[in-house]
Amino acid sequence: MRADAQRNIDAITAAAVDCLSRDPDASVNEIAKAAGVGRVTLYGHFPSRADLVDAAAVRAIADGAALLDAVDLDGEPRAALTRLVEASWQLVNRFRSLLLAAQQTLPPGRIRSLHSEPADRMLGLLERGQAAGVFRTDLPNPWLISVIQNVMHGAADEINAGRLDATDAADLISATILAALTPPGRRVPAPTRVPDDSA
Amino acid sequence: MRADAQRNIDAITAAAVDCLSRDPDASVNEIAKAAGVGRVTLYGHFPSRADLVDAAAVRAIADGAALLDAVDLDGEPRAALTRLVEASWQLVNRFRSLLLAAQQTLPPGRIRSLHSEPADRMLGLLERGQAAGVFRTDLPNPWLISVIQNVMHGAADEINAGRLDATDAADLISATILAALTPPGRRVPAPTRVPDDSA
DNA sequence: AGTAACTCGTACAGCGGTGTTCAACAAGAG
DNA sequence: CTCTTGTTGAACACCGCTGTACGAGTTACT
Repeated sequence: MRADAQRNIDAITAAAVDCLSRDPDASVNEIAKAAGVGRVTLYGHFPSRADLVDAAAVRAIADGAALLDAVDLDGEPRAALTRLVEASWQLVNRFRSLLLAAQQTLPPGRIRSLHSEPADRMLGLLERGQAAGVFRTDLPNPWLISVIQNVMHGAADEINAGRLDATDAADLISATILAALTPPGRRVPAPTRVPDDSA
Repeated sequence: MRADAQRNIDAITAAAVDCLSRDPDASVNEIAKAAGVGRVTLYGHFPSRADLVDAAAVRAIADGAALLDAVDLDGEPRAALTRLVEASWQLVNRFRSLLLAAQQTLPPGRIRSLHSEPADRMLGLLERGQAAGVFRTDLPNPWLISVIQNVMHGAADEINAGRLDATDAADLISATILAALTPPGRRVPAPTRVPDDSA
C-alpha cells in the first residue's frame, strides 16, 4: 500500500464523517469532492456507499472513545455519571446526523455493535452506582442505558428545532438523568451546577 | 365533489397511514395499490407525495386524539399522568414509522404544529401536578414534555431492536418518567403496577 | 530511472422514484 | 338518460443516484 493511498483513505473517511454529520443523505459525489478526490478513487477504496458509511461510523466512534477516555470515572458515582454524560452529550450532539445516516444504510446489528463500547463504559459506571445504592435497580439496566441515550438524542433534536440553547442542554440532561436513575423511596438530588469556566 | 371521489380520498389516506406505518419510504405506487386505486387517481387528489404524507399525518393525529380524549385526566396527577402516558405510548408505538416519514418529507415547523395538540394536553396535566407540588418546576416545561416524548420513542426503538418486550414497555416508561418528573428533594414514588386484565 | 501503484475525468448503463399526458372508459348526479 | 365528474392503465420525460469501464496521466517506492 502506497503512502499516497493511505493518505487518501484517511481524507475520505474524514470527509465522510464531516459531510454525513451535516447531511445524512450526502452523496458519494459530495464526500469525494470534500475529500479533494475523484469519485472513482473513492470507489477504489470503498466498494459501495454502505462501506463508506461504515468506515465513517467506525472513525467517529474511535475519535469519541479517545475523548471519553479522558473522563474521570472514579469518585462519587453521581458526579462521575454527570461527567461522563456531559462528555457523551458533546459526541451525540456532534454526530447526531451521522447516526441517522448509519441507521438508514447499515443493518441494525451493526449499529448496535458499534455502540457496544461506549454503552459498556456507561454500564460499568451504572453498576458501580447501583452497588453503592445511589442508582435504582428495579428496572433492567439495558433500559436505563437506552433512557440515557434517548434523553441526549432528544436534547439534540430540541436544539436542532431551535427550542433549546446548546449551552443549557448539559445541565438539563444531567438533572433529568440523575432523577430518572434515583431509586424509588430515595430523594432526588438537587441539580448541581457544573463549574462555569466563563466566570 | 362526487361521493366516489370522497370515498377514494378516504381510502387513500387510510392506506397512506397504513403503508407509511410499516415503511417510512413507501412509494406512491405502493400506497395507491394498497388503497385499491390507480396512481393517477391518487395524483388527482394529492398534488405531490409531500401532500399525501401530510394528509396521513393529520389523519393519524386526529385518530389518536380520539383515543386520548377517552383518558381520565382528573384525580391524583401522577396516576393521571401514568394513564395518559400509557395511552400516548400506544400511539407513539403504532405510528413510529409514520413519524419518520413525516420528518423526512415535511418541514420541521409542520411536524411541530401537528404535535401541538397532544403536547398541550400533556402540558396541562404537567402544570396541574406542578401546582400540587408533585412534579418538578426547576426545569423548563417544554424540556420535560420532550423528555416524555423521547422516552416513549426510545422504548419503540428498543422494541424494534428486539431488546424489549412490548408488554413490559408501559411499566418501564411510566416508572422512568415519574422519577424524572419528581421534584428535587422529594422521594421517588415506588412504581405502581398497572391493573392487569389478564388476571 | 524505471516500474508498479495510484489517480483522474469522462462517459456509460442501470435503477427506482416522481410527476404529467392522453384517450378510453365508468359512475354518480340531475 | 345524459352530462359532468372521476377513474384507469400505459406511456413518457426527467431526475439524481450508484456502480463500472477505459485510457491517459501522475505519484510514490527502489
